[in-house]
Amino acid sequence: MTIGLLAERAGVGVETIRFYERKGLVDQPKRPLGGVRVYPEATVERLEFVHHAQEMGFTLREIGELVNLQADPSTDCGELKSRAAEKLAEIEAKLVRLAAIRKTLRQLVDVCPGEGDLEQCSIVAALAAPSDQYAIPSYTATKNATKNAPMKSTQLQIDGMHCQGCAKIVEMLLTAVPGVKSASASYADHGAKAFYDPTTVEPAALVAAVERAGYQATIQA
Amino acid sequence: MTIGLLAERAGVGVETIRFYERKGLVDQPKRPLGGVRVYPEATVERLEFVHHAQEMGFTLREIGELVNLQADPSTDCGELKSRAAEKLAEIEAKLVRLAAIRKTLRQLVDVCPGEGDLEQCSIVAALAAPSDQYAIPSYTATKNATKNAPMKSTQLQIDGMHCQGCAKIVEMLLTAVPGVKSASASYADHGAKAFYDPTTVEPAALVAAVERAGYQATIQA
DNA sequence: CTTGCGTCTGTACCATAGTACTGAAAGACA
DNA sequence: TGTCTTTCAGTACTATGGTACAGACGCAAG
Repeated sequence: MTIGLLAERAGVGVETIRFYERKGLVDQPKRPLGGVRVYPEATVERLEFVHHAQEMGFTLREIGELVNLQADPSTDCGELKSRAAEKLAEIEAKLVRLAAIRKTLRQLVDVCPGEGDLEQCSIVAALAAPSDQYAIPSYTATKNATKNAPMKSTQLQIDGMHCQGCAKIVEMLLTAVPGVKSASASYADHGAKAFYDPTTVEPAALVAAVERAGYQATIQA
Repeated sequence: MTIGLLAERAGVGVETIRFYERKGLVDQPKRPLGGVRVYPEATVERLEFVHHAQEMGFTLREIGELVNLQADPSTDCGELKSRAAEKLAEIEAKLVRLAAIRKTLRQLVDVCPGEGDLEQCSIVAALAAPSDQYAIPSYTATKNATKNAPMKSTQLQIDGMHCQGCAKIVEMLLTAVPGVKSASASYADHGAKAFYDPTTVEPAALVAAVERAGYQATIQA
């Protein structure tokens, strides 16, 4: 099978295959006559593997690592599983971020009257606003509270979290309390920590917010 | 205000500002002494606008268009609104796609034993499979028409539940919506069902209630 | 014998969002 | 006066996932 045929079979471009070869995603084929690449049947499957992995959100670099893992006979299945789990966590983080964006954007669209002067437009106002009341949790989920107000932090013990996703929910619940600047929760530690303005937030309000969702919260310090 | 000071005030790099200027995101400032850029106070706000818009998922090109719209006095607020609505639709499309990826990835991780030979690894099998039986499995909604009362039931697909505890939370969130008589959620089915009075509850309100807690909800008809 | 197709290597290019660097000019400070 | 910092213009470079093209080679049909 020459490169043109392979490209047609796999539904990709010829240049793409050579590009993948450079990236180590496709094995270098034998080249008997005049240096022309001759591929085995299995390469079609390899290209499909790459395509599926791309659909799952893996980058080409990561797919290259997956391919190398597969080629190594000493690789345990658990290694693959942990790669998939990592990617899953990454996807979840993106989902959380996008859901927050959607929420804000929806608010913006709902509130805007849709006609009239730009001076009155709530969208312009919101985007130009110096405060980050519309702020979106960042990709790495680290929200820095550099407000001049004296912030306080409280550690909570949280019971009832079943997974890392529950921890994320607890984080969001805490962050949603007015006056709370940032919050983090850990499934492993059965705990959460909130940074907030003590003049507007009572620690009991944090407990109440978490418990409304069915978790048990206890103030630790 | 020179460029270094502006960069510090806005929390961006000096090069970034010059880059934005080339892209038309920042107005060309006056340059009285020796060609040095001297910025008015308003440019800080402009940079914040750019930053906020980026957080909303707008690309720099789109932000440039927003900036031009703002500068044009004949622009109607509705134009801005439609841009925001477009972006919202885009974000929702991304969410749908990521939710599908998450679903498949979660299945892959759940099914994989996590140890043993690669030959038996379900992840390898799934990614190498020529058909995409693992890609985006369709959820078969259980249609149920309750006709005996003024009550209505709606089936929701819920993405983002990690455990049975998450399902309980979803139940509570749905039950808490005024007008909802009862609700059930199943982690295994990635779904939830609510019984409610259609004269007081809109199905969209159910979706909103669930999504406020960070899950993705879709009405199943 | 010439055209045309497929292939080869190597490099340049698209968008995205910047970052880094070069070499020159100018102001501030000791 | 010498050094330090800032600024300038312009270009190159990062990562991502390819696409496109130049110029050369081989093979086959007309």
